[in-house]
Amino acid sequence: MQQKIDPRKVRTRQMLRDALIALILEKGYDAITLQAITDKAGLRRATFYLHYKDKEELLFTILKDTFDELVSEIDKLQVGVDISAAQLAIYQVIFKHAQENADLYLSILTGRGASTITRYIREYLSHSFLEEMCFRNPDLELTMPMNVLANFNATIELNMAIWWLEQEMPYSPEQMAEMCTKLTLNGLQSAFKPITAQMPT
Amino acid sequence: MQQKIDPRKVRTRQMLRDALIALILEKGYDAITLQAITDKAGLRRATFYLHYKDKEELLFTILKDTFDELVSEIDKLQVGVDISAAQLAIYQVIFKHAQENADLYLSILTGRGASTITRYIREYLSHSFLEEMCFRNPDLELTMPMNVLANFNATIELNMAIWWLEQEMPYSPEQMAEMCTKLTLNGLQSAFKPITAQMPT
DNA sequence: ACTTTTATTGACACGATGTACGTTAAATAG
DNA sequence: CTATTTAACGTACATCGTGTCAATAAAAGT
Repeated sequence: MQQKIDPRKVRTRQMLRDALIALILEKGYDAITLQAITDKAGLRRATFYLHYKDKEELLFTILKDTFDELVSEIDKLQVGVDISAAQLAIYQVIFKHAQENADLYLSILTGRGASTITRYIREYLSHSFLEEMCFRNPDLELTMPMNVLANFNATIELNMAIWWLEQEMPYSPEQMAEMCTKLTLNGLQSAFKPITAQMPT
Repeated sequence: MQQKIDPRKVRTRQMLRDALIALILEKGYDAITLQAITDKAGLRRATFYLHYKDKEELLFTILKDTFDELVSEIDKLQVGVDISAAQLAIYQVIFKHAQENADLYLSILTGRGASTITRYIREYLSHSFLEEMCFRNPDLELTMPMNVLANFNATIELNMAIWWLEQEMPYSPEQMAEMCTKLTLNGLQSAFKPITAQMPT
């Protein structure tokens, strides 16, 4: 006997998936209860536990499949060795996909829970950056919006720090500061106008 | 009459703050209930609601004060106009502070809730990057660990997208892809060894 | 038709939330 | 010192979501 999966299992899981997606669009991820999911799917709440631990585990199976599909799409693009062109293609796939599923991702990526905390901190860092920028370099010319730069800067500061902590701090604060400075500054400089001859009065 | 605050109010709030911090270190942010906080503080649960809406609001007041202090520390450093030196100083303050409060930030930044979702996605993107990197450029020389680069790339991809969605997509996917490519690539290239003459066999 | 797997049903105990209200204690004004 | 205001206490109540269980029913595979 080959490991043929019971079609009822597949059907039930698909119903749970559909129910979760529908509810996310209806009322937002955080507000969803298991009761609501199983009601929507026309199943009992106890049934849910036969397949998933909680609504998060259900969501992860959906995300994994979605991302696997996106990756294979990107692989099919078969850009050459041009890194810049490849990166551009990847971003285009990412942002187009995000736009197409905007409601869904808004709900699961920006809801309550701990992400509210990370968002709060990121906005704080971004605001700090803007203030500092407007204070020190009020008439600097840029090739892209300053709020993009502020968020770019805040995102790296916050998330590199989170990652570093998760890895149990394998590098010293100095090493991290150096690496992040290099990575961040070479990126940020691309936002300044090439070179302007600076003349004092 | 000046707006003097009742000392009991100040004392109660301080007790709640201390209790929350202590509990975060003890059992992790997500596992904390209001009952646990007020028990620790030696107060009634109903009292909590006289001051804060929920434990998140309480945490935010603590974070705001902490960050305000950090910012004023950074302001006091008073580095010159050298952007690179200033950025280095800021990162040093950030990572040192994160290290000193590692337990606390690990708890509030990496717990369950929606942040589990963002972490999952970030790890997915990071893993994808590593696979792609090891597959296409197996013998590339780097000036810093590849996992740092992978996380840097994943962080920007994910968080720029989240921010973009939060702002109600003020730019097209193409614009975002362009800006992110510029910002990301100029940063990533700083991790490669200057220039190596490439000779085909 | 028979067997095995899976879903259904209803119920239960548990824990956390938010609120309400009368009482007690503490701080401040006069 | 006394009166008044304000905070915190003590307790209770209704609500909701969770996780689990055991007995029953249904449906697919052979």
